[in-house]
Amino acid sequence: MPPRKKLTAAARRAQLIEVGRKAFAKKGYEATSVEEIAQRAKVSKPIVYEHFGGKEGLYAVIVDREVELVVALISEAISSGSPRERLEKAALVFLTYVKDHPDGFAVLTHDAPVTATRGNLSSLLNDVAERVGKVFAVAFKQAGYDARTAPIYAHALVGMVTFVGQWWTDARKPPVEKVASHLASLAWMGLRHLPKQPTPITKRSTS
Amino acid sequence: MPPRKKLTAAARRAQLIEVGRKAFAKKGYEATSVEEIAQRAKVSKPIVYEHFGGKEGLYAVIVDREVELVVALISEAISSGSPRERLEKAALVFLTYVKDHPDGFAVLTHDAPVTATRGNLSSLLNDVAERVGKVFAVAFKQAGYDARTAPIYAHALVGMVTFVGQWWTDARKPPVEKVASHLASLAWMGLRHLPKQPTPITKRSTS
DNA sequence: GACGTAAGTTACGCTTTAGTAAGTTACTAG
DNA sequence: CTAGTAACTTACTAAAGCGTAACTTACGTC
Repeated sequence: MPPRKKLTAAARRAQLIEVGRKAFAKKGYEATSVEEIAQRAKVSKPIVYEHFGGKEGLYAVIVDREVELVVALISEAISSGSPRERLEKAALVFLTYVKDHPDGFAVLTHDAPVTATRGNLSSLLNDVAERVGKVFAVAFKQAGYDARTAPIYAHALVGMVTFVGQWWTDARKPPVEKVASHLASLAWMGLRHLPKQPTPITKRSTS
Repeated sequence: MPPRKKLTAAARRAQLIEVGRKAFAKKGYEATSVEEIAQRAKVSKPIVYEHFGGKEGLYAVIVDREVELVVALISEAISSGSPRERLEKAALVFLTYVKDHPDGFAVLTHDAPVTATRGNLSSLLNDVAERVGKVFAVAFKQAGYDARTAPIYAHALVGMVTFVGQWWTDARKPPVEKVASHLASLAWMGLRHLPKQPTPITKRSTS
């Protein structure tokens, strides 16, 4: 079979999503043109419109997929275990996501179209932080702390992980497990009582 | 004197910077048009070009001012005191900045123009984190910790403060001093050893 | 009150880009 | 081989937006 010239609708759709993700990841929504995406997919512009109705349609699909993915990963990670385990697993899972899906992550960090009400990384993380905050509020109340301060800690933790993830994107620094472990140590023990060698939640063969 | 129709060059320039900051804060660089800015300033488009040479010129001036301001504030905050005091002061100063200059902060959070090499909030914060990381590396070495892990902690702390700042923008939650104090507590003691009532670095008359 | 100049406007050219209408090509089933 | 159709292209419209050339108006000054 000589190289195909026409793809099935499903295959083309999938390809456009991939290409679009790369493009939006690089320049953000506004600075990326439909023409550009079409060219990279070696296809003409109307194809994009046939599949997604327009620029925002494609963007929406791409962002939605990433959001669903991240939410699923985080939800799974914090579904069980001790508080500390949950935090470490969440950090691990998020960092792994950033590592394995750099384009998707980049798309989320860029500005969303002005018309969109949601879809930013900020809004996603705020949702996560809010959920964590509610859990904290309960725990704080039981322990005799001021429950109104819970959101501060929740957002601090989410911000911590996120920003490390962003930094971690650029340069291939230490392995994810180590980083996640350090983050968990910081959150749990503070700088004052850092262990010399943080104990990873998952034992690895790396010494 | 009846209401003026013409402003001096300096006054108009200042006004355009203010108006531009608000506009860029709302929709980001790409989605904001020069026409729009001119209209809001009740002036015609060429005025903007006279003063700043173009859209990017105006944007560059606005961002530069904000970056300089933040850098100056943070530098001052971490110039002296114990490590913990420095962290708390830095958090306090940053949160205060976010509170007092919401538009400037918003501009920094949006995407920079594609042509720009720097000017993002990310790059600014990465610089800060890198500086902190170097200080940490020295301290880690002295204390017998792995100095290569220092950047993790540095970035974690910066991310912590930043994300809380972002969250704090929307809703007027607890006073800055409290928030900064909680952040410092978290960083120093960890969730495991949180004090019931964090002691603010600056004694206030509030209770 | 005339006049020089800083400040400002109108009206345009040109490029980019979102979106569409109408026609064309490659694959596939009989 | 032939037809039907799903996939695709060419060629366009309309609008938005950056930037500029040429002209006008208000203000201070003698």
